Amino acid sequence: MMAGMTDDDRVFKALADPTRRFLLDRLFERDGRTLTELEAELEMTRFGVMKHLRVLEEAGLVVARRSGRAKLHFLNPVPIRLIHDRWIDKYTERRVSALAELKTELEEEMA
Amino acid sequence: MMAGMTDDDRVFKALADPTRRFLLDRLFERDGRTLTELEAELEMTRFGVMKHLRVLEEAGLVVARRSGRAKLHFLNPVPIRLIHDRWIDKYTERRVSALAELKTELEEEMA
DNA sequence: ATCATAGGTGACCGTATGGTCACATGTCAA
DNA sequence: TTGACATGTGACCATACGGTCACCTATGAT
Repeated sequence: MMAGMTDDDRVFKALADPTRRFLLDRLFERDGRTLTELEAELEMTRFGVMKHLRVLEEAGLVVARRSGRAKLHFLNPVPIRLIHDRWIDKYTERRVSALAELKTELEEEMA
Repeated sequence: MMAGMTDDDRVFKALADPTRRFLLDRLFERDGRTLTELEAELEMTRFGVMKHLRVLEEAGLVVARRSGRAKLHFLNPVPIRLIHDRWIDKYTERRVSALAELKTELEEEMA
């Protein structure tokens, strides 16, 4: 556990690394994966992946549960929503989400 | 401009620093501030603040416009919404946002 | 023109961060 | 109980990042 770090500090630092975002993507696709399962999808040693999962857990973005010798990992989206609510108020939410969807659609048309 | 960095890389890295989040908070409160104005609220030299604003700009979280010798800074919330949409789908959005609001309310009661 | 104001650049330094490895613990199956 | 499997710890190294400074450019007021 790191000292002098607030909750949101941990969340944003956790999201700052592309490997950790990739892990969240995999768990968003399907929950309950083990370390070894996740490791198989990355060009990295088990130790690197383990460190990343720990950071995600300490940020509350991932919750884990043991099952025998395996450890199952689940995505917790609440901290993500809190980021949203920090800089997007109820009044602008509709307009901004429409813009975001438009951007996504345009990029899909390009590809 | 940093090499080998994707758009979302820039956004998440930009959000990873507490000073930069503080700057976004100030701009969320009131748009169109200048560098010197923002510097006055921070215990840091102008150069540090300038670097941070540059990172936010390159991430698209802040857009700036010149006005005479001043440079006005504005918050752009679209990248924030895109983060939200990446890990929270339409079906779970209602439930998650309710949980997030509950958490905020509970913390406000504590204080 | 002069001077103060507002913003900008490049180099520099200490520390935090990502990644690996040697080694260790706990669990299931035969 | 032997061995293979799944996860865990601490030390270590290279690099990225936050912050400062000496120096520079441009705009506005008098």
